[in-house]
Amino acid sequence: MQEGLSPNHLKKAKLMFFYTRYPSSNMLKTYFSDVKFNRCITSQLIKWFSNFREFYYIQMEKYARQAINDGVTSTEELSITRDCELYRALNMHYNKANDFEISSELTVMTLTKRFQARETPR
DNA sequence: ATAGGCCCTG
DNA sequence: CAGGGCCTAT
Repeated sequence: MQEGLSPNHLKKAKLMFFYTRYPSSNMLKTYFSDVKFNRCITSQLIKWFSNFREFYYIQMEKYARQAINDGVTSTEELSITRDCELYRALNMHYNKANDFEISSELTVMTLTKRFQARETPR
């Protein structure tokens, strides 16, 4: 049981972001079972995910604007691969040490799905 | 009154 | 990422 959040906890949280963008405080308490929770720790973790989302959406929007400038008119025309800028930016930020192995199929599907969800929210 | 979100800053 | 303001829902 540690007092505060360590750099490893941050790394862990970033990897967790691949799975949930809005973890509940109970999920966090379960996932970070080695942390002694209190009001500050909880809100700090919640804040981390808020920051993760902001970075994530900034990258998505940058990618979307670039796609529009490139003449893309539908999501079907988008290709999100391991070597595209969006993938590299997200992987660099959330999976710097490549702790998480991502199959190309899973990557394309996950990112495309999220992209479409973001572009057509309602 | 507290928690959790978003936005904007530094 | 952390801080702080502001808003909503509980």
